[in-house]
Amino acid sequence: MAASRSKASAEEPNRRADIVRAAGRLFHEKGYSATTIRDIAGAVDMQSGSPFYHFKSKHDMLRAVVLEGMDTINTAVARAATSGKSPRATFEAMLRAHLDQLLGSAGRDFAATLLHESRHLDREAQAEVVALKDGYEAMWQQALNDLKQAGLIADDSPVARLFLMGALNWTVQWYRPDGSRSVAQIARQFARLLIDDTHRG
Amino acid sequence: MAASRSKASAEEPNRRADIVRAAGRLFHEKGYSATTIRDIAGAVDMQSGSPFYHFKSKHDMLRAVVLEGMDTINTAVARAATSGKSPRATFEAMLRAHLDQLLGSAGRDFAATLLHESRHLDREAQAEVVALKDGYEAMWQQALNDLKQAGLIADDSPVARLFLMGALNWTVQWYRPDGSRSVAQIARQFARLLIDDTHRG
DNA sequence: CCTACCGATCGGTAGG
DNA sequence: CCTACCGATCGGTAGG
Repeated sequence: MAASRSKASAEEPNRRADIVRAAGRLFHEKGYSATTIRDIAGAVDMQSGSPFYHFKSKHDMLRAVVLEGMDTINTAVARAATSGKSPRATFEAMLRAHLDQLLGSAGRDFAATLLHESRHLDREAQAEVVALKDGYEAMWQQALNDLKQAGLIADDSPVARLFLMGALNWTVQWYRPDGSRSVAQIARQFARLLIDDTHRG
Repeated sequence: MAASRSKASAEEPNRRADIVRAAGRLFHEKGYSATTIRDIAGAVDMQSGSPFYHFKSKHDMLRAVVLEGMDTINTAVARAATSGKSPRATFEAMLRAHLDQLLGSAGRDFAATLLHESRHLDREAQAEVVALKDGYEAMWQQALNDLKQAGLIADDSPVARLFLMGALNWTVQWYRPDGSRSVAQIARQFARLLIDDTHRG
């Protein structure tokens, strides 16, 4: 989907990807509406009209950022979900994968833009994102079902899933990379909050 | 703070309050940056320059909306927190109060703007909000401490509190007034997710 | 990808 | 609270 130009070799830099990355950072920092084309162009040393050589509109840039966020978090969590470990270990690996994408330097701008700026997408792109999100949430629903089956949680209802997604996604608001807690620690603590140890064994 | 004009009687409508309400709704729907002064003025049947008779800037309108949101949720939850019931009943009453403000028609525009648009405040107003929020979160921390003391939860750490606040605040993203679950039902289910019944008695 | 530019719209103000 | 307006800035485009 991102490859309209064939054979982009490694030595010639991919300006389109540069724009997506800069847009993601700015959309995250200032929000979509408060970010101007001139901000984005300046961040990649272009003139203000030049981004439109790569994207047909500002909305199209947002779409690229949001889909990138959806894709990377989806891939990371899907890998954790199919790692073939115990329900509890699988669950914790999924928590870690989700939080890594959300809070880590590699993906946080995309993920945060996905979470907070999707409403500015046009109707068509919004439907695209909703479809992907439904698949993503189904993975989590399955993980909760497995935990319940294993007797590790009492409630695997959709509300329980939304409860968890909220707790996870809200970390964006308070997590600080230079803080006292690592992402892995937070993932472990979140797992403990949901899985009551007295249920084990 | 909102009363610069004295003795606003009931029969003469308070246009300032009208503007705050309209601004709240629009900031919630479209976001602060995407909302124009002309949107707000039009929503209360004014000309585009007139809101500046009541507010010195658009940022000042945002400040009024956000402080209104902070104040109402703070008041509602504080009342629940001091109702003198058992830790568990108090906790559930606090959950209900928070969700009522967040999801109910009376306060949701203010609360949602507080949650999502506060970053657009100037530095000064932002500090104001942070101070109020610290006090608000302290109430929740106390509630968790009480639950732990009563043996109803295993973890009353700050991360547990943030976990809860995230789950609560994320309801804005998925709750639908015409959906199958009432706010009271969601509050009860959230309480059950955190308070393991096997701990009781 | 740059130059040069357009029409539209923005937050805000003077003067009443 | 309206009228009339300002300077700045916006997303986007034509033509190269």
